[in-house]
Amino acid sequence: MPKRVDHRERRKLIADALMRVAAEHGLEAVSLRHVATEAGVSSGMVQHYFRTKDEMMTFALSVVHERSEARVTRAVGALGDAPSPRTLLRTMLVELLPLDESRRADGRVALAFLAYTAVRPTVAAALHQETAGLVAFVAGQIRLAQETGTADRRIDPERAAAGLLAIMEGLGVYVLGGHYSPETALTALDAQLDLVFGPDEPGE
Amino acid sequence: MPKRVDHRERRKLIADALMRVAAEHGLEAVSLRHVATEAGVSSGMVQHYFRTKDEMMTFALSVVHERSEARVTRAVGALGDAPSPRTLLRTMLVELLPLDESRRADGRVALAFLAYTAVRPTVAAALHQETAGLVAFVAGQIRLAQETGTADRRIDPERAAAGLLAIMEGLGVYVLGGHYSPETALTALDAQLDLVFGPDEPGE
DNA sequence: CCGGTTACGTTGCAACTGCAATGTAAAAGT
DNA sequence: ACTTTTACATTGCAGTTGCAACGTAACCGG
Repeated sequence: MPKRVDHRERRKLIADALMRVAAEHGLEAVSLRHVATEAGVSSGMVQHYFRTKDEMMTFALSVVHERSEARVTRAVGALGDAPSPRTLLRTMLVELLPLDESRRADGRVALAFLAYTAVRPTVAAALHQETAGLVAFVAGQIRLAQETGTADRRIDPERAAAGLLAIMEGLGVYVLGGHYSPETALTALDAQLDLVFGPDEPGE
Repeated sequence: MPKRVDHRERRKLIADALMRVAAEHGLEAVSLRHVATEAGVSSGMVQHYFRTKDEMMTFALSVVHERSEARVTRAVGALGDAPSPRTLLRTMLVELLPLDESRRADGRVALAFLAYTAVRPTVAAALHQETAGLVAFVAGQIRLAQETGTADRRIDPERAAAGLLAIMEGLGVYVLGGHYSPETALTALDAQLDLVFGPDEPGE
């Protein structure tokens, strides 16, 4: 075994550069050479770690999701032991909104990939499970809140969960596009939580 | 004045071709030549009607919006004289959802443009007004429903409107990505309308 | 010390890109 | 009839693209 290098680390280095390029100029500006120079390496090296551009894109897409997942688990973990379902969901959804510059950058990349995968159905397949898992989790939290009497029992948890995630996504898109201000998005999100859980409970 | 041609018509012809290309292969596949062959014309003609690619893109973007606007006004117009705010809003939002193939194609293009404009803030400026107008309209309908007692008065119309539009956008994105089925999106939308207007009233 | 494997860097190429330039045909004004 | 303006089509060009090919240097088991 000659010249041992951490393969995953290099790939992440390159993927990070890709995301920087994509966040600033859009996915269509992502080329092997452009990413390479942004990463400060030769384009040959990029080719060494990704045999094709599509392989690189797919990997970068997975990194985007790992990142936001890590963000969410960290924020939720900081909540303490047994947060209320509403607090937990709010924390989670807020963390997925592009409210500061770092999350805006990630969001731009995610949005670009969204459009990208919409045309390449094979790449999108992996995401379906993820979304389905998210919906199930949110629905579970809503159901939990219903059982403990902190949410309206007439609401169907699955539909409310699908709606909550959709509203988060839509708010994110509008914030990225500059149509909504971060404040508008936050109040809209809280209004939605009010609708599901009833008003009153402290937000954060 | 020699050889009179309907300028706008030609431009729309080209823009239609652009949208077909974008819907099938994504915006990054849109090039002068590609659009030209799709439209069945020479690339020189495309250049004649759009001096720059960006001009072509901007025009296509405006066509996308005109199209969906026309779709909405047609559907709403078919409702008859004085539809209830809920029926009106539902009709409008449903029309903006990518539920059939033709709307899916439009939606893919719109999504691509969303990512496109997120990196080119100058192009997005025009859209802000449009969204703001939409929010105001929806809020007005909600307020109207509140006054006639067909909607919960404790709800803030502006926030509910922002939420309603965001959920529509999010549902659209998820349906396009294949994460939600059209049925899921529809029931989620109706659930949301239930939350705002209260249950019971006939859906359509 | 040596063959082999890995990790790159460099070069090259065919295809494509946006766009400018040039050419041509036709219709309208004079 | 002649000029001008419009409506295209063709060609060309410099730059960029993804990718293959080749070269080389380092490292390691033998």
